[in-house]
Amino acid sequence: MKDYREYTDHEIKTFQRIVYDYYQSSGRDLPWRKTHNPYEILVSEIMLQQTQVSRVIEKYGEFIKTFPDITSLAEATLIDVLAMWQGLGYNRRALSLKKLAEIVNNTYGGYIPPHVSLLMQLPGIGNATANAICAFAFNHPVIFIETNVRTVFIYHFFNTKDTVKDSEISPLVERTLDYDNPRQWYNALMDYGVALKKYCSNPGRKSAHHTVQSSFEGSARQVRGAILKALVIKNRQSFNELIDVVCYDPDVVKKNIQALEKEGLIANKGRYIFIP
DNA sequence: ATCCGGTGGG
DNA sequence: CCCACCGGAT
Repeated sequence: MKDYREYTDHEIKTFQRIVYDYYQSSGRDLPWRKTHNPYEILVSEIMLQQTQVSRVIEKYGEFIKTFPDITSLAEATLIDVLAMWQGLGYNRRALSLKKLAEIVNNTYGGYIPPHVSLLMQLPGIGNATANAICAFAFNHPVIFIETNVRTVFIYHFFNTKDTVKDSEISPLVERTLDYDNPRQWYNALMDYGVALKKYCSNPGRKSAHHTVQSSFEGSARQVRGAILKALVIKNRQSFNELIDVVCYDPDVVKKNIQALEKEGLIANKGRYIFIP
């Protein structure tokens, strides 16, 4: 396998051409690409964590309409945010997003900080999302690796290897980056990565960071989702009411209520359980 | 039944 | 490092 320094400028240019040609002919026109508003980009990136584009598209417009800026989200109730989140999964992201809005409102005057290190200090934002925001909202030339980017680089540069670490991909991402327009380049990489997965079985599986989830059926995720969904429909419920609606083993429901309470997604006062 | 995917707590 | 967290599509 070649070191990134061994590729000629011509080879790098050819790679960029392939990616941009694909983007020009078949790039996706996504709602969050119509804006450069950092808040709107941030919301899309949180939604896109572990969640497919098709599902995010359905929810995104309505969410932005309901919470058009940081302040409106900071001032919203958690239950209104969770109601809007139904169908996206991983409800703790909604809680993080609301907390993030409060922090940005109170400590950054409502402005999303345009730096990876500051973004990563906010709840629900890790390395990938911080870099995505810098690239897509601020057009910064960050070195950014997520699943679609991995797919592209593994397919083109590591075809004969069976496991690839991000530390091996990173220098190539840096070498091939379009420094004149990082935003456009990363959009193109993502779309091309998605296309590659469709016609060869996901090259990203060869990533050292690829993981497989335990099954959803019968999992705590399923129970948590059901509890939150029931409370979004009717917010104050007794434990017994909740058992009836949720339809799982009471001990399992109780355990999950306690876990949700610990995370701050629900509260338990007197004999009632509710979203705070 | 299997696939897809970032963050953060332990 | 390892594992838990959602849900819809296929």
